[in-house]
Amino acid sequence: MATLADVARHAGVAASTVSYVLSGKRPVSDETRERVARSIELLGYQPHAGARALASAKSNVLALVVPLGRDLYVPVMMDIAIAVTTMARRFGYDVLLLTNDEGPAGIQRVATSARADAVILTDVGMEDERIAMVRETGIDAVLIGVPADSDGLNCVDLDFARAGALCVEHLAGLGHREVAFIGEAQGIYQRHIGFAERTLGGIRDAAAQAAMNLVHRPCGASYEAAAGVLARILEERPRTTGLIVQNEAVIPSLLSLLRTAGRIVPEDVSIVAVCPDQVAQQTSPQLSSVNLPAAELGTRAVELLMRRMADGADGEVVLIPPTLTVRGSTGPAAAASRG
Amino acid sequence: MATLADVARHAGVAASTVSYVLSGKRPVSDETRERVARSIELLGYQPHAGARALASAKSNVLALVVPLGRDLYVPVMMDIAIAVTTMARRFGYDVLLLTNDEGPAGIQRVATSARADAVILTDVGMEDERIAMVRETGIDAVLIGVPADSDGLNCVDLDFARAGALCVEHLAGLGHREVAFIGEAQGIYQRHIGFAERTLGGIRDAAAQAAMNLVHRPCGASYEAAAGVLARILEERPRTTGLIVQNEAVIPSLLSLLRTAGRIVPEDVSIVAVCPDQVAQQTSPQLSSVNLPAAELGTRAVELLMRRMADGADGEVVLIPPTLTVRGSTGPAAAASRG
DNA sequence: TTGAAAGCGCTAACAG
DNA sequence: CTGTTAGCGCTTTCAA
Repeated sequence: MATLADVARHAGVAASTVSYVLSGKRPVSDETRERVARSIELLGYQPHAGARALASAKSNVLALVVPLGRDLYVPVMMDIAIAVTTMARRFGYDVLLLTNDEGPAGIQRVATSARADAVILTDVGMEDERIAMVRETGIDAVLIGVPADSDGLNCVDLDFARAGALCVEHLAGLGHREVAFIGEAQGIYQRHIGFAERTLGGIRDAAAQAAMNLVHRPCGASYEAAAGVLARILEERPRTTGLIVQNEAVIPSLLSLLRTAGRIVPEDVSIVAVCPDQVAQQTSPQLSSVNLPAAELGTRAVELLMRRMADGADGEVVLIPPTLTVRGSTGPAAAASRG
Repeated sequence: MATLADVARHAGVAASTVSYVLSGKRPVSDETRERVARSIELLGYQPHAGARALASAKSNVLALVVPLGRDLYVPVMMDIAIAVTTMARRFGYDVLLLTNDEGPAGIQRVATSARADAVILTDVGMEDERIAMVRETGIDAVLIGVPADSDGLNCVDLDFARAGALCVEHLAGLGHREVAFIGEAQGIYQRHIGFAERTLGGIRDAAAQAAMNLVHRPCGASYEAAAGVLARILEERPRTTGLIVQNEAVIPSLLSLLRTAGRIVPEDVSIVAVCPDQVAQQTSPQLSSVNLPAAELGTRAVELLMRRMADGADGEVVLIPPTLTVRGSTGPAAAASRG
């Protein structure tokens, strides 16, 4: 590969001049710049990433830490990863993929080896052990999710509490008084993952406010799990007319089960989900839902990170306001009572 | 951060000695090694990745190129990414995530900037334009998928032709003579993605062999698409008793539709899928299926890559033999005919 | 078995 | 506006 020195020689200028036309960090005459540009083009020159990282003390890489398990909704993770990568490129950054089995040590490794300039954490728990490592190493970081103590941290997330409340308010407005919340798998709550706890909190508060009877049922991804949970709900609380669902994996099973049970949606039972719009639009009937804007989370995380690296300001929590779209899966509770 | 020089000073040895205890590339006395190790530990020393890359001309990074779209089954991609990352770490490599919107240019960029030592390509088409770039830059590469001309290339894939054949043979063995293949979205075939074409080929050949009547119907991911495709199959070929499905996203919809239509699985219609075991086990009834071993693909790709980087040998195509697991979704065709 | 020293390719003062 | 030069932290000859 051609080096910067090759380019300098070819263009008849000093190495620093080439460096400066590349970085724009000091003025270069149009003529010189053009000549250098031509040489770069001609020689197919690309700066050596390692050399640059060494000399500038900046790797232009950011690390994205993703969970391994399958208990988090995978397409959301993937969308976040793609969005982060795409947006990072716009700022000249590459993205290093870190799995969570390295744990906090992975963060330490990339931080102290200068492999990455910053990290983006996903799957953030209320008490997340990785945060201590972020603080210790002092590496720039953005969390997708909000821990219990977000002091001084940069966080981006959907306002899940509000999202939950929106679901409740929507159902309450339609006259539903007996509602079940089919949530994420038990493991998610046990790990105190922020979004799950916050959604639950938002739902509970809003339900209390609306004098609505609410039960929360965690639910695994399998058809059997869904069947079990639904059966139990219908048995223990036969007057249930509203379902809030936050486990995207379970949606198809749920719809199928209701159909089999002869419960028509939304005449007999209304469903409102917290999931990506794309998922809500793929079912029949399409689901009334609060959108989970996965790509936006990734995009905003990178934007926030770049802003912070530039201004070095203190932590900031960006909560994206949720929006509920009414589709075909919710209707007045009156209809159900009439039956 | 502590540098190698700091460690050397602290241990009272030359910098080179520290380097050599780290790399093991030349013998170091036990005593010296211990002393250096202690200093490393004490100072929390981590080699600077950029400096190392510069001096050694090796980045210890490999790039993973993933598609952006949602037309490929996302959980499979994610499993591959996780497996690649996990296995790469075992060899001391980090993984850079590249999205396909940079196209071949992305490969060129990481290759010529020495950001990565090798690339792993996914979503490989029969005529994949990225291959030319791999050849041009001479970067080490492994493809997950097999292009039409795999000459000199390292490829890892499930033997999809055989996988398709297995499905046909299973159904044929049960007496099914009228079978429909519900495949990937049209776009996948238009892009000539290898695995889709090979599965189709394997199915067609085996069907001809078995004197089976076969239709191929590409199918999008939405419920409506599934409904349309299924309705058309049942209308045009009412005697259809067997379904082969290769679009995992459509499976829940399909099962739901059949249930609604009063067609019992497997009494009225048998279904065999090509999908991850986990998906097949999550439905009711569980699906007879050929496993799509996503994680294994990733693992094997890294292993093959490491072997190649070590021995520099020529291209090799690793085809993983498929296995079919009989579950509850397939039964004798006789039952259907009786109806 | 170890040390000294010359780069790897680039950036960023410092000079002019 | 441009050139000179001193590193960045590591690997790897070359010497001992």
